[in-house]
Amino acid sequence: MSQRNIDVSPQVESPWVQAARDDDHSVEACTLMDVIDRVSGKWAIGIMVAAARGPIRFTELERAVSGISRRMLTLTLRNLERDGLIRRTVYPVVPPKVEYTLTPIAEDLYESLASLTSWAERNRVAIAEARVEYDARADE
Amino acid sequence: MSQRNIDVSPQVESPWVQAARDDDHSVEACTLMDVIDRVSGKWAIGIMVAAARGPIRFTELERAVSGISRRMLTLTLRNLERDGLIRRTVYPVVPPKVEYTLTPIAEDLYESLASLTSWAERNRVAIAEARVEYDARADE
DNA sequence: CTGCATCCCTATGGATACTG
DNA sequence: CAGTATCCATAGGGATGCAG
Repeated sequence: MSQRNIDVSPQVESPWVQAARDDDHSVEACTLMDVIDRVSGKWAIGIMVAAARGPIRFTELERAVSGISRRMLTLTLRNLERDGLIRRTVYPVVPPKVEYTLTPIAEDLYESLASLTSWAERNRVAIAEARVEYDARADE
Repeated sequence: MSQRNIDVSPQVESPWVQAARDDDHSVEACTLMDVIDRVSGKWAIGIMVAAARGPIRFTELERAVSGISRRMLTLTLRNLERDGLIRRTVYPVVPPKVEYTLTPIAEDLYESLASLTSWAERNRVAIAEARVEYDARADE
């Protein structure tokens, strides 16, 4: 389900600008939401970062992503695998051995995420201050 | 609560690379999670897109962001305001008039989000195919 | 080792009546 | 108009026992 079939105009200067001009918020907003949903949730990012260094096994992930439960690790891995972000390789040995690897598009995704990290770093202070100020006004 | 106080090293090439080198997943992962959390949730992006065109009033937002409830609109606006992404201006008139405007850092944020939109567009097909294939294997 | 099944609890979000 | 307060449904996620 959810195959939206979006036809985006060839040259985009900036999503906001485009949205403002086209009077079509939903297109950009939905595209964005799709990818955000993919990396939101408490664990997806942690898992991808842990897997970025190369093939990693289930139990190693469990240790690398601190605080994750076995259930959530499995669930998140399945979702990532379903979206084609993680490849799961089973070695038919005993005891079982399974390796998880990032796919190329996952690495590409993370490159894109880098600009968000950059934004967060640039504005960390401003955000912290905004919060303090907001809370101060709310508290009294 | 949650004032992490993160000290990030000055020059970052790529989050993955850094994570792989520093053996410190948590820093990048957390920074990323912070900003993701800020724009995740069902409504934040829709509201920001709607507000991108200029000052917008509460009721206008309610109409612009289709499907949102009054409660969630209020809550999401408060969060965005607290993080310094939206400025709330009250005009002391009757009936009340309140305008919401994006702050500069919110516009900057959206510029950064653009690369995610781009990624989603580049890989929409690949993801759809991955899902079909995954579901096919799971179904039988 | 890997990971599914179960139980349970909490946070998120929907609907809507009420107020300054 | 611009919210707040309240009630309720559901999904996300924690803990953990069991199995291939």
